[in-house]
Amino acid sequence: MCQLFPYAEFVTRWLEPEQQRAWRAYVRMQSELNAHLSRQMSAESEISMADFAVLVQLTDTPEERVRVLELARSLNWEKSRISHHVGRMEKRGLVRRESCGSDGRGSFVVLTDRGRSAIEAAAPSHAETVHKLVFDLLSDTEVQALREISEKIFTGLTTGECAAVVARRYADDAVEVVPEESGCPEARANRDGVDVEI
Amino acid sequence: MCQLFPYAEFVTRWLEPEQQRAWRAYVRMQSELNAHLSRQMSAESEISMADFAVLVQLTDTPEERVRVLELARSLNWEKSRISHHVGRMEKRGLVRRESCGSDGRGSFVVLTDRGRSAIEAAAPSHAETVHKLVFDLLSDTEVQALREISEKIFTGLTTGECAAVVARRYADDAVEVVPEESGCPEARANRDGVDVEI
DNA sequence: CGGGAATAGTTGACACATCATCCAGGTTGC
DNA sequence: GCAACCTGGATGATGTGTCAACTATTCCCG
Repeated sequence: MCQLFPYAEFVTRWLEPEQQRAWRAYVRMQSELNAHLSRQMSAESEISMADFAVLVQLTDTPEERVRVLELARSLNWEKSRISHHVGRMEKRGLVRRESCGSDGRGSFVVLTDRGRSAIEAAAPSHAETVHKLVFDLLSDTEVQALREISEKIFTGLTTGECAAVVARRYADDAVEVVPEESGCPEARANRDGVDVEI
Repeated sequence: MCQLFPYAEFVTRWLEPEQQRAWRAYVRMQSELNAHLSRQMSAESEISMADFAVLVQLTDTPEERVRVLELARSLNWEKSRISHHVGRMEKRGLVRRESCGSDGRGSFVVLTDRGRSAIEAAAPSHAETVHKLVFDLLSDTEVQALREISEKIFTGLTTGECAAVVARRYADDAVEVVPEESGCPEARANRDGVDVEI
């Protein structure tokens, strides 16, 4: 928005050749890597990547129980996605819901024994796969570069005008989020893995 | 496989702290970036990222028609995914199927006028978004690093034992793919964009 | 206290991806 | 020339993600 040069909105900025090569390489890599990780996870365990992500959040917590909205926020999923997914996981016995005493609306998602053994079974080979597909191929410098690039892009996504779009995902209806510059990135608690080191 | 030290398969290689930070940053960035790009595409045009990918392949071709399996290969999609997706796109008038004279089994996917105008309408703002979310934030060095890292990982995915898993996706049933070292990465034709520069 | 607004979560409809299966049209070998 | 096989593609069932309502509770403010 707020363009100094009004035509700027109408002149298309195509990608430079070097950018285009980088972009195509990234897009392709990322889609294949995702596919591979999902496939490996499904093949070598009874859970999917999505299940894994949920279970990691649960094992990250001492009490092994997390509020639904807390899950949604830390995974950056829509709350309805969580709800559906937890429903399916519950059917398979990986988690269980418990009502929240202090807040009648809320509910907890609780790790079951089956859930714990499922993630403990899945995590090692997943970690090994990440090593084989990523870190075995990259130098320390490249690992650092990957992190810096990822952080820059991610920060851009959660700042300024982009943040408004992200915020929509947790609201029930389109709350007019004023793009206030004083975004609060510190709200993202940095939780460290306890049991499962991924 | 072929481990020098037999225990290596059973000792879990967890991620080093530095690797873990990089990995979490990457995973998060990539998922948010995908979400953002899809969201922007749906919001500012009548097509999705998947539609866009298909249409790009069609506009990349002089005759604006591509065989279904060719589409599947260049997008790295399953053939049934293409089939379903083309069916939906056909319903919306973005593409049309045509039978292939030379091979009675085959069929072409053909770009319609509606499809062409849809992608022409979507591409500029998509390119602008990619600029804003990615390239405006990265230095030339970082862009180059992103490409090199992506290429390394992607190459790893299409080589050796991983290639077998990929190959499965195009076969009707699990053809026993011998992990021959003489993989043929040159089979991936490098098609350049003509009309749509993404 | 009472009523509107915000919050936590669920639900249903739909779009999409995957898998297994099927089928029609080619290809090969004899 | 025909039987076995292979290939290109379609189809249906199922699991998953998104969006738009909807319900139930809590918060806030008079």
